[in-house]
Amino acid sequence: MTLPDPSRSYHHGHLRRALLDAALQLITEQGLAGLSLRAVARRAGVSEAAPYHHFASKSALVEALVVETLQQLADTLQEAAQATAGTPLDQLVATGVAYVRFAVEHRASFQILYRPELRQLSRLLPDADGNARSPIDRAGMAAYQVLLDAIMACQQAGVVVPGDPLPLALTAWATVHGLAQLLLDGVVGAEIIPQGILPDAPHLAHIVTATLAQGLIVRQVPTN
Amino acid sequence: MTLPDPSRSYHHGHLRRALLDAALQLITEQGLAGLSLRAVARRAGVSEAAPYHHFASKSALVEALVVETLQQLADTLQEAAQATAGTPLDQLVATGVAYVRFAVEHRASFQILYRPELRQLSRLLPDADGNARSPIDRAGMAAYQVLLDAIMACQQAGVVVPGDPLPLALTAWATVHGLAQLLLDGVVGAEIIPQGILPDAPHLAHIVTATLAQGLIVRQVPTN
DNA sequence: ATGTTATCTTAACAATGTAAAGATAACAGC
DNA sequence: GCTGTTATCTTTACATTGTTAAGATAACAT
Repeated sequence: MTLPDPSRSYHHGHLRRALLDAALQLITEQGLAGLSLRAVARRAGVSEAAPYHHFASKSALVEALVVETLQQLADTLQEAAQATAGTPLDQLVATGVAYVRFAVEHRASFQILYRPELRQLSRLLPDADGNARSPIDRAGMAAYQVLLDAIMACQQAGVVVPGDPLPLALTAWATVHGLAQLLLDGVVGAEIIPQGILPDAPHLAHIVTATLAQGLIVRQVPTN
Repeated sequence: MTLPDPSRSYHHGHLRRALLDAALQLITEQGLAGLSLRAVARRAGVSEAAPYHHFASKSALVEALVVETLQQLADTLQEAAQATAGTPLDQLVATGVAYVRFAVEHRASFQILYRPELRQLSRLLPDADGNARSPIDRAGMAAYQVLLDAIMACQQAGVVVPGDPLPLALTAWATVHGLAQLLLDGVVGAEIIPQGILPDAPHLAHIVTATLAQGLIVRQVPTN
């Protein structure tokens, strides 16, 4: 956080950081389509070709933002899981709610996370057991691991069905991710939301995660 | 399907249709980022400004594609629900699986459905009870209605928990939509998928919808 | 002080979305 | 059949974009 002299000319001092920040600002203000590398440079008060000394391309800048955001997301999920006093199930729900909250509260950053057309060489080494994946993949796995851990903790506590946790984790992730996408894309309007419920993201996230936990079908009393 | 003379010059005859088709082709081949209105025009064998006599802008062309695709999606879901012999729950599952299948089989069309940055004035009349929404919203509601009907049928058959169906529908939609997005964006790689399961979309969709139906938590035998 | 390197600027290129103006065909009414 | 009107398409042009190449300026090591 120690900034080199900010009012200097020619040598900006911390241009890379400034470009990342300016890019996020622009996405926030004008949406993803309004992100132009030249505008980023202008906002940073620098020539329009200057970014190329810090990022190989516009995609590279976006990728750097994606990695940062994924780390932020993993931290947020981790905090939500740990800071919640309660049963492991409460912590699992808190993790899911935190995912949706993160999406709506960091709208701009979240929107770029899963847009493969904005990246270039993600998943370039196809892993093949010995993992040497892209930074994006690694950061994404860290966030996913938090969810997986929360589910396995529930299983060990006996409150979530036993067995392979991966189908459960995939379902849970898909659910909160889908809700986040629907909210961000403005698809979920008043018509689709339960009566009397505002399109309040955390509230909706609670409803959806609770529904997922309970399941859709009626419980059969086992005839033993 | 009666085409005007296709080899004529100057007056294309069915340029609007040809532009829509060419756009879909381009998205299929080069991804969403590779969609340029000029390339669309070139592929249709027409001058680069010709599209503007059929679409007010690039966004308008994409919006037209979105409406078409949503209608196709609604038809597909409807068919899946009706063509499935079995319990209402089977039909509900089939609807969910069909959603994911549609996404991966119509990759190009599906990808543009929920990208607000590619449209311009969706949700321009905010409904306010008397519904006068955009064509996109109307087409989207039709698809959503299929899911909602399937859930309500299950409720009437007593196999799905009673009460307001909207939370259930929202959860189900979020789940299949999230899975579809994760699959299309290439996020769901081998690591995240249950052991021994190929990233086969319908298979994954079955697993996820079954998990959603059953719920995550263990069933408590009521102590009566 | 000097050479090297990192950083930034200027200038240029091709491609894009879009608008304005003109050309050509189809088609109406006479 | 001829003529005016309209729909369709082309040509031309402009501003903006991503990106590269060449040069300018500062920082820094020796």
